[in-house]
Amino acid sequence: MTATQTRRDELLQIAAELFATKGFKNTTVRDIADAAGILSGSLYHHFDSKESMIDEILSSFQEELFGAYAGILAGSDDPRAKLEAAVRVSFEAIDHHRNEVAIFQNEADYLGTFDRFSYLEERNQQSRDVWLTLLREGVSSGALRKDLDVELVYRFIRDTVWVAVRWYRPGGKLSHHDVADQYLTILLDGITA
Amino acid sequence: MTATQTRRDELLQIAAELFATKGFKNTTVRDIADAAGILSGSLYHHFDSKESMIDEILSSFQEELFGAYAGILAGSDDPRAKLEAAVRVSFEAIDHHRNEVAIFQNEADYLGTFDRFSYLEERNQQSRDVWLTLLREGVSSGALRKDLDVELVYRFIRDTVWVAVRWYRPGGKLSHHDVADQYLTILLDGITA
DNA sequence: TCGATACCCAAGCAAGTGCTTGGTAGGCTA
DNA sequence: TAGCCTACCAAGCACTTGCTTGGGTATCGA
Repeated sequence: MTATQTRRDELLQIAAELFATKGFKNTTVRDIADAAGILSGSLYHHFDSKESMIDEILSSFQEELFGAYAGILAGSDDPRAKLEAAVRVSFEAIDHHRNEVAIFQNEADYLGTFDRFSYLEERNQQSRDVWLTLLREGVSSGALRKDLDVELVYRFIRDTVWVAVRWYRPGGKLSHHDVADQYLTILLDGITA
Repeated sequence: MTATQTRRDELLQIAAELFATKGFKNTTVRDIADAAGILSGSLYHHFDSKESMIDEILSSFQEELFGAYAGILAGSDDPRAKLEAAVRVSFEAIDHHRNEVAIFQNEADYLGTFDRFSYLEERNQQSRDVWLTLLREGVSSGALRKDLDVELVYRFIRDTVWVAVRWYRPGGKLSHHDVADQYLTILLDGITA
């Protein structure tokens, strides 16, 4: 039982690595099987389809991430601290779940066109709600400038944070804490002297 | 002759639209031919291969873009104005060449692994040089904060600017001038009150 | 009028795609 | 020890992929 779970998870990790690096469509079931040291047909003992693999990878990651966001929103921090916390949680996700973040960034648009992955679009809306709430609270509390186009700032933050998955590498000279610090400095105070 | 060029360009535009939307690997030559109203085999009257199509799309775009960067670097504006100009030129490229920018963003990593597309990596280095030069000039002139990690700021700017191609739509309520203005405000002065 | 050229179709090939089938080997449990 | 479980293999099927081959037709300058 535990062995089953272990092997499944192992295969999912291998698949996630390949999906993140080469893209979903560009990764064949033979690629995954080769990396796992088995034949392609054997994958179908564990999974229904290649689609169900990426489904499982994405949905379980999303669940964890949005749990973290919900915790921040429900907390009692002041608006600015909440915004900072949301940014830090996101960079932490990039650190802990590189492949999952990369897959979501690269494939969400394409996968979203299928019924099976309609939850991706829902999650997108949910994420938008989280950030807009944080930003509006920030503005109305006086922590953020009144003249902000919160919709635009939301997109700015969302894209800037998640796109870091393209270059951030765990174990590099900058930890995800460092990156979050630097990012928040730029976002909150700008780069001018 | 002009007719040849026209038809070729037409087909390249159609291909670029599909590559940008569905991805290179995920777009078949039959997709392209269908969208053009011809059969897939007929494409090979105009092009050697599917690869050569994306090659032509990317290389001609890059040439134009880096010409613009070179002009800014060679100009006599002060450092801050140069930085702003580079940002504006980039958003203009997103407006004028949506598909090309999207393709480069999505496929550069994958394509870069092939010899034929090694120029993509060179362009990446070239772009890095441009932005780092602008940022260092900004710091040493006193326009930008001395404590900036210019390498990190470079990545932030690069990603922030180009990732806008994911949501920006020409003809929307915000022009590319508007978006550039807003981005520069955030980048230079931050979002705090 | 005639050839050159641009443009396209119909048919199909070789390689690769996701997935299925029938089977084996070893371990756990009643 | 019978019955069932997990985990895998070997072979192959139906289909899609990029690309090729051998034509055809419309246009236009000489």
